Amino acid sequence: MKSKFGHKIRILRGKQKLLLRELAPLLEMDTAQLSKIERGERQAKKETVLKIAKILNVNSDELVTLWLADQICEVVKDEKNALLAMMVAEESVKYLKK
Amino acid sequence: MKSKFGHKIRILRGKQKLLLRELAPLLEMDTAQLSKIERGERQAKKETVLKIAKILNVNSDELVTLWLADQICEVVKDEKNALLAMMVAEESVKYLKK
DNA sequence: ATATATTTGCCAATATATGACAAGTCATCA
DNA sequence: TGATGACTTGTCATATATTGGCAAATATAT
Repeated sequence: MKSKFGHKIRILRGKQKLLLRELAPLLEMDTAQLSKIERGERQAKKETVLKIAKILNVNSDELVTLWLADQICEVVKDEKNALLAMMVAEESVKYLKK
Repeated sequence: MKSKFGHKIRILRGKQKLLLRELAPLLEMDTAQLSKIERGERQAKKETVLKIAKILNVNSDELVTLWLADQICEVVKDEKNALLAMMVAEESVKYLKK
C-alpha cells in the first residue's frame, strides 16, 4: 500500500457511497487530485486532512496520524537505518515532551 | 538542540581542530552554509552527509541516522500524535522489510 | 455502444530550498 | 582600542519541487 492515509479515506468514501466528483468539490479540489491523494501519488495538505475528517465525520486525530506516518515513511524509505533513525527521533520527541 | 546531525559534526570538527573555513571548501560550500547546517538552520543533502563522514573519518551510518532522525523530527514537530505516528510508520517499515 | 467513474499525463503557477555574497557580531590580543 | 580571525546573519537571485487544473485516456457498468 502506497499510502495509509489515502487508503483509509478511500475506504471511508466508499462506505459513505461518495464519488470522487462529489467529495472533491467539497474539498475545493478536482477529482484528479483527490484520486492522486487516495492512491498516494500526491500528499494532502494538513488543512485538507482536517477538512476530510469533518466531511467524512471521523476523528481527525486518526487521519492526521496516518497522514504523518506516510510522511515519515517517505523520509526513511530505502534507508538502511530507517528503524534506528525512528528510534532516535522518538527519543527526542519524548524528551521534548517532558 | 535544533539538530542532532549538526551538533554531532560540530563536535567532530572541533575534535579535529578544523575551522569552518577549512572544512567548508572540502565540501564545496561556503562557511556560511556549513555554519547553518551545523546549527540546524539548514538541512544537509544526503550527498553532503556522506562526504562529511569521509572527510571526518567517521562511520557514515551513524551520521546518516542522525540526519534522518532530524528530518523525522521536522515532520512531526508540534504534532500531538507524533509518537503514535512514528509507531505506525515503524510497523510499516518492519512489514516492508520482511 | 453509451454513460459514468477514475486515472494519467502534462504544463503553468506557486512555493520551497539552495548557493553565494556582504555585512554583522563576538572574542582575543597586540 | 582597534585589528584580526572565527563564526553568524540577512538578503537575494535562482534552482528545484510541489501544486492545481485541465484534457485525454482508461476502466467499469448498463
